[in-house]
Amino acid sequence: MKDNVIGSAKLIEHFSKYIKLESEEIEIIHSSFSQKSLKKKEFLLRSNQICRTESFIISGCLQTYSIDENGFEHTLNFAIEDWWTGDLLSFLTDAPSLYNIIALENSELLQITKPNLEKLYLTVPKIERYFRLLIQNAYVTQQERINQSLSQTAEQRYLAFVEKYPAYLKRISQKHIASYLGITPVFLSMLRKKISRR
Amino acid sequence: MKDNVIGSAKLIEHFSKYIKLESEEIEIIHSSFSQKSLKKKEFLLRSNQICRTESFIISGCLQTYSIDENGFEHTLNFAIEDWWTGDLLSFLTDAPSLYNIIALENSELLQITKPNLEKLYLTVPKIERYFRLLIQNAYVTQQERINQSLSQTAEQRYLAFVEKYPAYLKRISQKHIASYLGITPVFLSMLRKKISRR
DNA sequence: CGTCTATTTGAATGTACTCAAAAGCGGTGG
DNA sequence: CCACCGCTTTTGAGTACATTCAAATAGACG
Repeated sequence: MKDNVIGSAKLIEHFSKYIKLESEEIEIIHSSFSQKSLKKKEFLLRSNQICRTESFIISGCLQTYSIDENGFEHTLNFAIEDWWTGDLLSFLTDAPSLYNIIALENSELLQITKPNLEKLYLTVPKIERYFRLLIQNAYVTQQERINQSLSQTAEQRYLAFVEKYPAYLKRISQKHIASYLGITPVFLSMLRKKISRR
Repeated sequence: MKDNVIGSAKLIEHFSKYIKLESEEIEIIHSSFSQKSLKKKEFLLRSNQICRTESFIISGCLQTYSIDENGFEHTLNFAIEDWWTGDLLSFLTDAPSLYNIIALENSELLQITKPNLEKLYLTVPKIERYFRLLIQNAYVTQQERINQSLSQTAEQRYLAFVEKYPAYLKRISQKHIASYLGITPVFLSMLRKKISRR
């Protein structure tokens, strides 16, 4: 299908930013993934389910969040096109997930199961390098976020978010951004008012 | 030297938890690292320096922390024997580090430079897998921490810390633990009092 | 349009912080 | 080995940042 071809192209393009692939390898990769569509508000994963796939996002936007004992939502991350989503812990250990993953927009994904990924590591060992580099970057980004949550006020964190993810501002509601920053939507609204008065 | 042999053995043992190594490969790994000793309160890295090595800890305990604009310290992580330390972002990009790494105890390290690590990826490709698995675990741990900082109170986070890292409690001062949890030492003291009254 | 959800605004509240001082503990030198 | 000094921890009182609750307004979607 047209979408599939386009989608796979994006995926291969992404791999190619990190490693050089032969056309044979591209074929193998191609055949390791399957495509999935999600409409806005559909769930990719619900808590207590086991995350059976990692998903590359061709288009759309997804949110990973947890729900605390009082029923409040907390956003672990947003993911948009050319990035990955999934619960890595659950995926790796087959443990029930603590998280929900929901589509904030209609989304197109390319998914790979653990057996297929393990096969892929064996048949195309370069993939090992791709994922190492990918997760290194993700690790560094997370560390930066931890540092900010330890050392900055809510206002500074919001301004840093605006700076770092201007694209998200247009696509994601304040309520969700607040839950990413670790504050209430009410308080974010107050901060924005305060900031705009300057 | 005796220490070097013992230390290398620990390192190889650690690799072997993730990958199978031939004696030839062990030799190559061995020759890629150099040993370093730090006395308590010595710095492995200071902010604005470039982190030139990643360090495997044979013995001891180190703390990675940042200093905010008001001069307060914030702990990104503690690292003890059989784990790694270093500033990955600075190491990968040659950017000046935002962080300080200090020995909280006398420590013995095995260090590898970026050129040596890159050589090692080529000569012993399995190492790629080792570091992928290692950083996957680190990523998952960090994600858990982010989730806790978003969804739990300081008291819950402290109790979770006690639960998860009982060994650290005996080795690390409350002041440092507070800076890891994102609270002041004064407030941690109050929490402990409150908890002990139950 | 009408309904539902998100955002804004205001007032009261609580969690965690600051400042200050005392008590405890650990390392060092005489 | 003890005494002292400096740093950590405790305790208390006042404060500030962020929350909760409530209600009004704005915006999105069928």
